[in-house]
Order: sequence, then structure tokens, then C-alpha cells
Amino acid sequence: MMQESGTETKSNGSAIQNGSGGSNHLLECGGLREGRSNGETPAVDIGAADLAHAQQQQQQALQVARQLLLQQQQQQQVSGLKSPKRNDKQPALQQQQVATQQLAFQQQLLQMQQLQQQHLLSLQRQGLLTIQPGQPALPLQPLAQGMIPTELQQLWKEVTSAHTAEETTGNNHSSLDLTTTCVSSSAPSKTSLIMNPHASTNGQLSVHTPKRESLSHEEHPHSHPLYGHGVCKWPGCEAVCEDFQSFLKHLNSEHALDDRSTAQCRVQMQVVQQLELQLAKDKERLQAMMTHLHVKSTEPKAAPQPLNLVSSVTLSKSASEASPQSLPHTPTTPTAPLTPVTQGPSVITTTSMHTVGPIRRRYSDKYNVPISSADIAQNQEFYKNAEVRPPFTYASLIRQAILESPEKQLTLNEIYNWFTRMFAYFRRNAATWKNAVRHNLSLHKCFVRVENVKGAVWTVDEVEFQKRRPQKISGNPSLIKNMQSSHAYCTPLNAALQASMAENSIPLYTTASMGNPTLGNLASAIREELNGAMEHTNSNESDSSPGRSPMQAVHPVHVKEEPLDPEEAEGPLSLVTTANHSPDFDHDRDYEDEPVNEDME
DNA sequence: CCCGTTATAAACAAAA
DNA sequence: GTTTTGTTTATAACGG
Repeated sequence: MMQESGTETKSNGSAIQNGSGGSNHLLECGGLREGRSNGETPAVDIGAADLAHAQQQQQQALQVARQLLLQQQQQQQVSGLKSPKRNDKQPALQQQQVATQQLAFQQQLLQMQQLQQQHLLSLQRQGLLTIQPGQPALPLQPLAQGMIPTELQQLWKEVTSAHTAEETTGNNHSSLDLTTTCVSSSAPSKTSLIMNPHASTNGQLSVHTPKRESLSHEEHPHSHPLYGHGVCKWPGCEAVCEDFQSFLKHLNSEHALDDRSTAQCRVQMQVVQQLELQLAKDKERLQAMMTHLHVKSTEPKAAPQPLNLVSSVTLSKSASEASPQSLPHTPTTPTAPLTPVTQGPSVITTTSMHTVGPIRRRYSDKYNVPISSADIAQNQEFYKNAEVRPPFTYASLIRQAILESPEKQLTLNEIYNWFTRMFAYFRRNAATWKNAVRHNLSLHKCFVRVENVKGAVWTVDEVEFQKRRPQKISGNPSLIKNMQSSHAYCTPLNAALQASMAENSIPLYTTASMGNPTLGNLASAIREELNGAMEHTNSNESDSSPGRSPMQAVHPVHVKEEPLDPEEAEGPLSLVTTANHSPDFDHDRDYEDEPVNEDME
């Protein structure tokens, strides 16, 4: 059975599967968002208990992830050793051992998945996370996506004010509420904080309810996710707190609900999402390894699209973006050939977690951020391994492919190869994107076909290419807004990001499994995101102080090199978010019934 | 609301 | 006859 399903990649054509797995539905929550328009999510009401629970889960999820990574690493090593020879002849014993280990691993993965899902769910409920169903993924997207820009801020504001009122009443502290939610932990409160779940949900908050909040802390009196080893673990903080009490004090005073905390919280969400993405990737690898060991036998080829087969399908764009939640792939995605793939096993499903795939739809171009070729190159590593939909337009990618070639010219097939080589995302749904590539080549004047001895090659007319790009970024206002605020705290955030990674022991990735491009990419992605946003709104980069941390990479600032230069402004790429992505899905196809069109030209 | 850009789908035609 | 390569047309989603 494992045939991997890979075969079906090609199907794409029609909307076949639609519903596909139901799993996603949970999360997607029905389109949660989309957005802006109605920001109201279905407000579910969640109790504080839920929140606390969710938070705990999040933590657990992280821990589990950590463990998984470690194990995975070990496993990889193991399998790596054997794989070479594996072939048919391999001693059954070895295989069994491996299999056993993998099984255990799978179980863990499952567990983790569940945790993640729950976590996501809770976040969604809280309104902190928006999920978009189909999002494609971008490196950032995932990140961004998760955040809700304006709404979040507003909420906070509301919360704040509300809470003020409450304070009068007596207890609760708002500040923590959100924070907690975001970050995860529950707030300690002896004092009484409460978390109010609702606040987030819609715009209205209902503030608290004392009862439940206590759960978490009470249960774990001194264990606070934000406190450890006598130090405040708030991202970027590290303030020393002698005891838990002082820590609480510190938390309330230094990390109250304000723009900074909001921004940091956002970043933390991104971090979590990113980690989840990574985890998904590794899971995918594991799956491929397993497939290879068990089924294998196919040919060695796997090269280009090895992993995909298995999970790929599911993944589609979203991997990253979707990250955590995204899983939900939109139900819509009819197009995506999802196929049943995911068969049951958890492992596979894992991938599905994030994924989704709706192929179509733009991943939100909405937040387009100008990206230059340099940017593309920068995140190369990332896209090579992550099945994230690159935030670049086809035209930009095609151009990049051609320009990277020595002769500055490529045949169609070479362009295809470049796509698959450089982007994991394009290892699947070939029919779809290849068609898009051809379409772009023909459509845009900037691509010139040159007859050659042995066929034809495509070249780029830079002048033409630059001509068309008026569009510039345009970011989602809300996002931008948020970003702005984040921007101010950029530095600390970076540090936070790093710290977080380290803290979660993700170092694994960096060194071992992932090769670390991840961090860097993430950073740059964020940077770009910020940049784009900033650039758009106001160009005050002043604040962007040169950060300090190693993560500087994240810093916006220079990246934008010549804002004016059209080149850079590539277009829409949405690094960010994608948040939206509405559910549009497919109704498109229905039009067949009657051709009505005239609105367009 | 109109326009321009991009993404998808698809129908076709011409070459391989 | 099938596949690949190119062109085109139609839609839809967005953002300005």
C-alpha cells in the first residue's frame, strides 16, 4: 500500500477530491478568518480551563517535538547507515529493528500531532491564530499567517481597557491573559489573573471568569513556562528573579500587555509555527525513510521528488504556512489532488497537518513583499527542503531560473528542472505549476523565446520584466501595522527567536538535521516581512536599530536596498502571510454552466 | 467600481 | 498516436 500515492500527483486536473480528509476541518475552522472582513470567528467560548490546557499542551508539544527531533536524529543516523544497503537483501533483523523504532517514533509523532492540533484549536478559538485554510506556505507565511494583525491588536486594546475596569473590581490582570495565551503559559497568578478566553474570540471580550484560570497555576505552583532557573524566560528577557514571587512581579510589570509584549507574543507564535514546520519536514523525511526501507525497491531515483510522494500530497503549500494549524487545508481545495493519500497512519498524516494544499489560489498575494533575486537565493535552502509554497510569482521564479543559468537561457524543461530542484513545493502537482510556467512564459513579454539549434530556449528581457512591476508590495494593512509594531522590537524579537529555538533545544535542527538554514531563512524571512511592511507604510527605519543579536539577519533595514529599483520589487510574493486565503476555493469551476463573462474585459 | 496583475484551468495547435 | 511545448482564453482574487 504504500505505493505512495505518489502517483497521483498528476491528477490534478479536476477537482477531485474535495473534501478529502476530514481532519482538517477541525482546524480550519471554517474559514476562520479570512479575515479581515469579519473578524469574528466563531466564537467559541472557551473557558479559562481550556486555555490553560491549551497552553500546557503547547508546551508539551514543544517538548515532544524536541524529543522527537532527537530521536529522529538518532534514527536517521541509524537508518542512514543501513539504508545504503538495504535493498532487498537486508537482513530482516535489521529491518525489524528499524521498524520497531520507527513505530515507536510514529506513535510519538501521533501524540505530538494531536497535541499540536489541540493547541492550534485552542489558539484559534482564542482568536489568536487565524488559520487559513489553504495557505500556501511560505516561510513566513506561516508565521505571519498565524498572527492576526489588527484584530489582535484591537483585541488587546479592548482587553486592556476592559481590564482596567476589571482591575478595579479586583483582580485579574489582563496583561497576562493575552500573553499567556500567546505564549503559552499560564500565568501565575496568585493574584488572580485570569485569562479570558473570550477576549480574543471576537472582538468582544468577556472578561474573565475567575474560576478557571487558576487551574494551571495552582497545579503547578512554581512551574511557569516563563520562569526557569531563576530567570524570566520571556523571550528576550532573561531577567533574574530570585524567586517565583519576584518573577511574577516582574512578569506583571515588565511584560504587561502592551505593544511590545504583543509583538513578542507574535514572534513567539511564529517561532512555534516555524518549529512545527520543521517538525513536519522531519516527519516527512522519516516517512520517506520508512518508505524507502520497507517498500523501497523502486528505483533509486527518488532524487527529485522523493519524499513527496508520500506525504507530499498533502503538504502542498502550506506546509509552512500552515504550519500548525494550517492544517486545515481548506476543504476547498478541490483541485489539489490530494488523494487519499494520507492514509491512515499517523505518520503520514502528519504531513497533512500542515498542509493543505490547495493549490490554487494565490497564496495571498496580499501581503506581497518585494523580494529580489537575492532574496530568492537567500532562502533557497529553505525552499529546497520545505514544501512551502514560495512567495514569489511564477514570473519571478522563471526569471530567476533563467538568470542563474550560465547562458542566461533555458529550455522549458530546464526551467522545470530548476523549479523542482530549488523548491520542494514544486515537486508535486507538476501538471499544475508546469502549466502555469508555460502560461507565464507565453503571457509575459519579458520572456523571450529564442530558437536554437536544438530547439528553443527562453531568455529574459530585463527591460520588459522591470516594466511590469508597478505593483509593489502591498501589504495587508493590518499586517503591516502589526509588523510595524513588531518592528520596533525587532531586535529583542530576534533574540527571542533564537532563544526560543535554543531553549527548545532545537539546536538539533540547526546542526544536525536541518542544516541550519532554517534559522537563517526564517530570520531573513521575518526580516523581509518586516521590511516589506515597513517599507510600505512608512519608511521609518530608524527604529530599526541595528540589532544586536546574531539574529540580526532578521533585521529589516537594508534589505530593501533600492526601494525604487523596480527590480527588486518583484512582486507579489507574499512572504508573509497569506493569511488569508480564503476559502474561495472552488466554486470556480462551476462556471461552466454558463459562461457569463463580460465583466472583464 | 474599474483596472491591472497574478494564479489556475483548460482548450488547442504545432512539434517532437 | 502520445507527449511536450506554446498560445490563448476564461475566471477568480486582490489591491490600487
